[in-house]
Parts: sequence; structure tokens; C-alpha cells
Amino acid sequence: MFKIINQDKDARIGILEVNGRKAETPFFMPVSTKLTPKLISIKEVENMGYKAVICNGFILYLNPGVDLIKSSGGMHKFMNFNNLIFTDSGGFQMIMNFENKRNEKGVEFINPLNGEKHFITPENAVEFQNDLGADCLMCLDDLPKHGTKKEEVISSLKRTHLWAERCKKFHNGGGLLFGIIQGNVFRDLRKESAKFINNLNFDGISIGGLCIGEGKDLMFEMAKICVDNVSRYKPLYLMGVGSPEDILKAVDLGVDIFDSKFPAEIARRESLFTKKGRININIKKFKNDFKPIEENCKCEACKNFSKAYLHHLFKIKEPLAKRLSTLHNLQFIQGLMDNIRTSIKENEFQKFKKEFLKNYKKV
RNA sequence: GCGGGUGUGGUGUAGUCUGGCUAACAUGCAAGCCUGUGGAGCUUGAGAUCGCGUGUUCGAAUCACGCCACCCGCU
Repeated sequence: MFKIINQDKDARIGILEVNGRKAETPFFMPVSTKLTPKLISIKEVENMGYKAVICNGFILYLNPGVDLIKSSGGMHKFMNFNNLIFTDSGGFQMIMNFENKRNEKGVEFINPLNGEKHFITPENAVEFQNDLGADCLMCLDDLPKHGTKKEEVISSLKRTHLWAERCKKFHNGGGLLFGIIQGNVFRDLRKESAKFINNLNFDGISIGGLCIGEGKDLMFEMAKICVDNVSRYKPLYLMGVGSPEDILKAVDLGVDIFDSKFPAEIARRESLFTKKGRININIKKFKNDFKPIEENCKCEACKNFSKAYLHHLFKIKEPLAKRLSTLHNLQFIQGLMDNIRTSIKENEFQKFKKEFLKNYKKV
């Protein structure tokens, strides 16, 4: 299911295989919450070389509903994507005003579209993710917002652990189940959580509750504590991380899997990745810049158009601007992941990382 | 020619009747932010001698008078 085939210090290459679908780690998953990435097609994502995406099991459970997807033959068939599909459980939606109340039994969500109440238990979460046909599913977890007091984080963590046990107990075949480490920004809690989740012997381990406003230093400190206290033979997934510099640093810690809305979201807001750093294409200095975003980029935007043209498209609010930007940023991340894997295989990861970060500055 | 209306940052407007905190709001402009996605979000900044002039007043975008520009109607 997961096999490490190459290692350069803590950074490593692995093969994740589920239900006959394979992906080489480290990889990044574009977010495809409702069975499609925004503005671009899943086929475009696939053609870039992505071997995995993440959808949101909970949001799909609300709409269009598990039955429809099940009767279509599962998510893979429905969206015509025959690579790995991860699903999230709905835990993250708790910090997004979705949630009404939670207790030991589960969480009550209110569907903002129609006011309907849904009570989700850990068992439900595993069930609907499996019914959807997920290759890798997440435990239902309790995610305290950044800034939550320690006493509250402690009781929240207790709940996450309790739910993790129940998910594990309920899970019976189908996709791989990932346990999620929480603990907010508290060192002792992170360590405790990592050990606890590790001991439950999940198929994979997720590091959750980071990158939600705590700042980079704390984030990496917490991530390292998590990595250092779990088995090194399992796929390790850092949830929600998606900037080039963060991915690179996390791979160095030993993280295998990433997902984030970040590349797509900032693309829609006029921010693009380049090897020299992020640029905001809407600013004046690009009005007369007739060169492509990146000289050797394979994306549709770079192959055909200039920065000035893209700048123009944004200024006139043409939706195509967001589409092209999204294609570019996702292509950039995929290129980065390719380079990361290559450099690990050649035992040159440290050199690659250093070089990349040296060049990657704010332009 | 007569009567009526309107004139406020680039644009669209509020404030005017019942003068008084640093002239407000939207959009646009300039820049920054966004990290397990509820269809263009958040923060900051620049930009107006309130059509022009005179007067009344401690104080005028606001009141009075004159002028100018545009719009509507009537001869």
C-alpha cells in the first residue's frame, strides 16, 4: 500500500497504491471539493500529471448526496478521474461557521443552503467517504481555531482521539483510513496526539490543524514534533499546506502528501508563482511586460500569452484570466513536485531546496 | 428670450431644507494579504480648495446675490 523506495535524509520517495491506483510521493493534491477543481477541468489537472486530488466527503454528502454518486458508480466514474481520490471528513468545516454544536457523539452541522440540520458521527464520516468511493479517507476530527485556549484544546483533543478510535473501529476495507493529529500550537499536546494516533495503527497519518493563522515558525515546529513521533513507514500527510516554500520545507521533514486551495485561490486573486517568487500580475509594472510568466512553463498561459496580456485580462475582469492563472499555478506546483522527486532520487534534494529557496523571493 | 432643474475625488452618488467634529459611500486607481476551497474575499494608501465669484456669519458644500456650464420645457 505504501512503500518507501528512496530516501535523501528525511525526504523520501514512496509509492502509494490503493485499489490499483498508484502515485509516487511526495505529491500535491489540487483541491476538488465538489468533484471539480474551480474554473478548470479535472482532465486538465490530470494532463498536468497529477495523480491525486482531494474532494470533500462531507460537502458531497450534503450535495448532491451519497446516493447519486453511488448510483453513478462512485466518484471516480462520476467525475471521470481514475487516479487517487482523497476525501476530507468535514472536520475542517467546523472552523468555517458550518457547525452548530459538537459533543462526544459527533457534530451537528447546519446546511446553510436550506437550514437542514445534519448530525455527523465518526462512523457516519467513514461510511459516507467509503460510499463515495474514496481511496483515502480522513477520520472525523475536532479542529480548534487558532487562538483557542489550552484547556479547550485539551478537551477538543480528547474528542479527536475518541473519534479517531471510533473511526478506526468502524472502518472495514474500502479505502485507506488516515488518522489526524491535532493539538493546536501546544508542544506537549502535539506530541501526545502524534503518539496516540500513531498507536492506533492507521493506514496513513495526517497532520491537521496547522496553517490556520499560527505563523510559519510555529507551524514548522509543530509539524516537526508530529513527524518525530510517528512511524516513518506510513504515508504522512500535512493537511492544507500548499505554498512552494512550505512544501519544500515540509518534504525536508519527511512529509509525503500535501493539499491546499492556496495555489488556485491566489491565482484567482491575481497572484502567480514563478521561480523567482510570487508576483501579483495585476500591478502596474506588468502592464508593459510582454514576456510570459515563466519562460519554460508548459501551461496554456505561458505557452501562448504574455504577462501584459494576462494583466489586461484581469483589468477587464475577463473570467479567462482566473482560469489561465489557475492553470499556471497548478502547473508550477506540479513542476515543483517533479523536481523534488527527481532531486531526492539523485540524492540532491538539499541542494535543490537551497537553490530554490535562494531564488524564490518576492519579485 | 422666458421658466424649471442639475453642478461634490477618475466615474456614480450622499450630505444642502433645519449652516458647525478631519466632507461620507460605492466603484475605479495604487500596493499588500490569502495555505484540510460556500463563485471576485480582506487590509492599507493616494485622490475633492464641494462649477466660479462676491456677500451674510465666529463658522458656508449647505444661506443670499451675480456669473458660467449642461439638461428639460415654453415662445
